Amino acid sequence: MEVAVERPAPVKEEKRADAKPDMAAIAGSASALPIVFESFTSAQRDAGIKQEERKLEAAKAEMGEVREENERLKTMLSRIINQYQSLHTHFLDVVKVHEQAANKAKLPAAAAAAAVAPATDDVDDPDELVSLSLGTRSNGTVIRRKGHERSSSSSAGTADEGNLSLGLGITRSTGDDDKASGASASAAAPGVLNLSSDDSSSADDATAAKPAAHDAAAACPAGTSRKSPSGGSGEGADDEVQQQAKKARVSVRVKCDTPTMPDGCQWRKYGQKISKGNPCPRAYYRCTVAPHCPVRKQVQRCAEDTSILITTYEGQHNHSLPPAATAMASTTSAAVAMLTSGSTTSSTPAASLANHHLPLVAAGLLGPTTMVSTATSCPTITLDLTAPPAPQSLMHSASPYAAMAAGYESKAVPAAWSSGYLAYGGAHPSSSYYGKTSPALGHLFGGGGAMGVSSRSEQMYGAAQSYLQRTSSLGGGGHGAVAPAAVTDTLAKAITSDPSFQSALAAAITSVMGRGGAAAAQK
DNA sequence: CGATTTTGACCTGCGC
DNA sequence: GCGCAGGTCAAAATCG
Repeated sequence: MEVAVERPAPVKEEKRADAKPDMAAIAGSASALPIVFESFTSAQRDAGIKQEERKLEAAKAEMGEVREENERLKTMLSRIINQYQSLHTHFLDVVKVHEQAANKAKLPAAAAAAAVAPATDDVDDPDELVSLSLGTRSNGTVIRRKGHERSSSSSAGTADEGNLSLGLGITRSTGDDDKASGASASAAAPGVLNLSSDDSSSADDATAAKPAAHDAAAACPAGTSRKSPSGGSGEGADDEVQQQAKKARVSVRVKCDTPTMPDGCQWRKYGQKISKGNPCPRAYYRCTVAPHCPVRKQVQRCAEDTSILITTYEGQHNHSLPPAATAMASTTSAAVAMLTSGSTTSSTPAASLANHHLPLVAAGLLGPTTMVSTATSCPTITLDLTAPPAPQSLMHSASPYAAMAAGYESKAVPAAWSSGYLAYGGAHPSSSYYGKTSPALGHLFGGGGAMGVSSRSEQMYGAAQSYLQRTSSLGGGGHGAVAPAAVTDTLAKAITSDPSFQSALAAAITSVMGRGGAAAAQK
């Protein structure tokens, strides 16, 4: 806009400046030259002034637009803050109710646990909660057993709080809440959408834990577990934790033309394989941000639609992530939080279904194709970001999704976009355990619990900001993806001007809180 | 020259 | 026990 106004001016001036000698020659007289020249410069000055005035007007108009935009954003922010405050109040009420319910249930449960305690013969407490935390490596989103701190866990004891970590961290811990709620049926990460996928969900904790550990050791031969096949239980829980950390996966389906989805991390390809049933080879990548980072990802194009890229993340980063990577971390974190919360609190697949998806789908935060599958031994959540969610969703014609469809879909915008919403949407009602806030909820309500649920509402708005940050950072980022600043601007406007952003956010929060309250009341 | 990718070989788990 | 499939290793090739 400015360029269009500004550029013609110097060109004109140059032409006139070039014309000066010719005019002087035509004048023929040395005495006439100053007069002609003077009159010409006067005209030139007038033209210059006009140009300046035009520029000034344009600048003013632009400033006005920016000011309007700013006001709109301010208004929106204040509205969001207001809504957040009211919802936060509601949340605290729900938490109180839940605490009361939990306290009531804790007394008999604790007594029962004390009676059973001597029978716990495994390395790990069979009553331990297997909790997945992706993206929140060090912020303590999982309750740890009192007096049984597993400090050597890679996810524990690190100082860089608040760092988002792309990876799946499985931390085993014992939660009284789970005992109280009968965690038996929940340990096996029951299938959710595909209800028939899980036959083992009915297994109790003690029986489910051991096969899970076995699978973890079996299915993750790479890295340390492979090179140090001590086999014995010397390393004990830590190895188990590491191995199980690799079990849970997050699969992201994105329309993407680039070979890999630019997610902000640095990856090194270490293998490629043709898998059965898909002519497209599957590529294996390893995180190279840190020397010994265990995080891996698999990238494969969809057999049905080669424009769809399926990226599966596995493992837990042992380092802090660049800002550009945190969005994906949030996405996967939220997804795993959904998986996690379902595995720890839902007693039936139906309950899982309801708990997991209804709030999200109702809010339009998740498309109908987002699903959790434990058909294999690895609990995997698939985020299908290739199709717009429900009609009542956030993705309206002016939404970033539309922008993606308009040609920027290959810039990994879907994942980034989802990071904001899913980071919220992944907040599971059942994770309303006070102090065991789900990582996803934590991202919005206080960075995974490190800041507590009383954190500021900016983080809610930060969901959108992280998205923007993501898109902008991608612009200059690796993988050769270039996201023009105009895209960021467009998307920013689309987000901030989209009234459904607020409504969906509010609806989701209300839904999540409401369900959390209901769940608490049931207990 | 170091980092990254390619690619065939190898390892492991699982089903039969 | 055997074969298959998925996953990883590591040497060679390629790239910047």
